[in-house]
Amino acid sequence: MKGISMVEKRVQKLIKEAIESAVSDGVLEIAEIPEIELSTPRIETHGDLSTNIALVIASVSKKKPRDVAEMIAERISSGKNEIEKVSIAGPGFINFNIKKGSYLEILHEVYKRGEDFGKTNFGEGNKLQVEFVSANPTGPLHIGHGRGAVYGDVLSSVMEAAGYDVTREYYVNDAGGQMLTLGRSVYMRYLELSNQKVDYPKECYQGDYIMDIARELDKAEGKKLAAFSETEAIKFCSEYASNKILNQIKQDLAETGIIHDTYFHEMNLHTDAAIESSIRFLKKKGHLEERDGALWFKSTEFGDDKDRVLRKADGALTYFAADIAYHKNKFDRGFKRVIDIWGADHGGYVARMKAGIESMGYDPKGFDVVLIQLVNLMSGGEAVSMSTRAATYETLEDVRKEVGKDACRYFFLMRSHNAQLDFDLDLAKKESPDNPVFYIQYAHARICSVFRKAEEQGLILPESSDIDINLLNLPEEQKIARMLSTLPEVVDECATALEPHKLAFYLLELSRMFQSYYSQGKRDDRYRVLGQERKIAEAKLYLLKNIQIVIQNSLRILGISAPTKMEKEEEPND
RNA sequence: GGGCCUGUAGCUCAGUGGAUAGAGCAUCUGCCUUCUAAGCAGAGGGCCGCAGGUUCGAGUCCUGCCAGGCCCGCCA
Repeated sequence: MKGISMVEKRVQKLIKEAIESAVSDGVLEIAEIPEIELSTPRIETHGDLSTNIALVIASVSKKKPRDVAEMIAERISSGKNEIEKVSIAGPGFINFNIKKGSYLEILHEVYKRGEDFGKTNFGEGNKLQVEFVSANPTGPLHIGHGRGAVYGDVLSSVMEAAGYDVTREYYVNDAGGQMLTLGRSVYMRYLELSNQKVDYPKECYQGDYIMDIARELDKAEGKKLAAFSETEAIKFCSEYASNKILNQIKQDLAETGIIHDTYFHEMNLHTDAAIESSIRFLKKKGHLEERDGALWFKSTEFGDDKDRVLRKADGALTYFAADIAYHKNKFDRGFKRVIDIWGADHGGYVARMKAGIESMGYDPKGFDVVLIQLVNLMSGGEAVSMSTRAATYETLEDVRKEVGKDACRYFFLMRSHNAQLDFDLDLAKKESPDNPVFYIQYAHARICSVFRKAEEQGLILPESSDIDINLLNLPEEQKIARMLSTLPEVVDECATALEPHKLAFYLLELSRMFQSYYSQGKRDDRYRVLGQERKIAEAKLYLLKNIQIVIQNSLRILGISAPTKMEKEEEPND
């Protein structure tokens, strides 16, 4: 299941054979061999790898854990394979010391696969749709949308790396009441511009952008608008404004590095009668009921807390009615899995959506909703206010322009999506190692710098078959090689848990390992890449090349750039 | 009142049921003639919210409390 390194696979096989041999020797009786889990002990004296298999077997076979461990351990040969030493410790753990150099073999695989290293077959090529952002085109994206947007984009990339065929979709709510409110808002501002006294309604959108659109509209289409009736004018304003805003949103997303494959317009569900057709289907199945003049979907039959209205007493369809038709449409398009990314404030909506999907005859197991928790912008150690009412909220655009695209993306991935995020604007802007984005990019730039220096000295990385990896005999080199080997595992973990932040943490940790390794060259010549015997220098360059590949691959998934050089700004002297 | 999320070092946070709970920041102590000191090494700092339970083993799983956030409309 989990992608594990070649070394671990072989150790696993040896353990399995030892257990089988114990069974055939008649000293152990078990129905079937449980999954053999290998873990990395935290403490170095416990070896490189450890398994709890003896503890697991002991609990089902009514034997003492240490006796079971003994039986297994004595049947595992060491010396001829990658195992240096087998030992038993604690309540019955079997610990393995791996031969120096075994982990270095991964370097050839990383190098050979290059950009593809880290990709796995976890998703088996299945079609997956990730729907995210889907903000109504009634105003600019705010910072909360930004978090969902970056999360959705990186999750999509992670799922692609994990072997899914991913479609990124944006659902545009361009039908219904909000669009009329938008149209009315713009129309009111337009009237103000033509010196008409208007009492701007408080349910209308308050942001300055409405006035900007009205001004633009007045200039371009003012004459046309004056001839319309109010109803016509509002409709016209609504369409004009929503197109305008949607284009701004698209541009905003593009500048944040996010491109959706498809935009699905709610309007289509109305025009091609998909909603009516879903309602007919549900009615035939007996899931609907007329009550108080409205049409209700009996979602409680599918585990929801209460029934939900599909058509209001005034005859208008609810957004939920459209959502049912929309999700049916998703599965009809052949997606095996559908993941919706919503703000945490929509949490109460999950049960009814699952009910809707199930009632339409689809398996809700193929459907996941990920709720993204709130973002608090922090500046100078204090929260920046984000009230929509007062229209002082921070937009995604403002934040991205302030801290840059790369920092903006990384900071949204610094926490698990189901925990609230304090976005530290000061830290995100800082060009210093406290800033994890800077630190990671600096690690990458440093590697590039070493390669530039090497080239100046006439040292160029030879074919990988000419590299003697066994010259990498420093403990840190083994550790780094081992860390590199786990990228595919990390990708699978992210994909399983739908938690791309694990990759962000992995990348930071790898960067730290490299920076530490690199810096030891200041004190200890064995750690320097250049100025070594040629063969040793080449081996070390090869290691660096591999680190560079893994950093680049990780950054690519995160959608963050990998600069080859960090330009230092001159510090002003005071 | 009900649902979802969160609670781990002074701060911000990691932590697939495993052994002695980790990192960064902050604090203190060291390290630049040599591949970028925009860096590194080291030290101190913990009833893992509280109380029970399951387990050979719980920060992790279950139950109940406590505290904070979000939600509970024929709004989206």
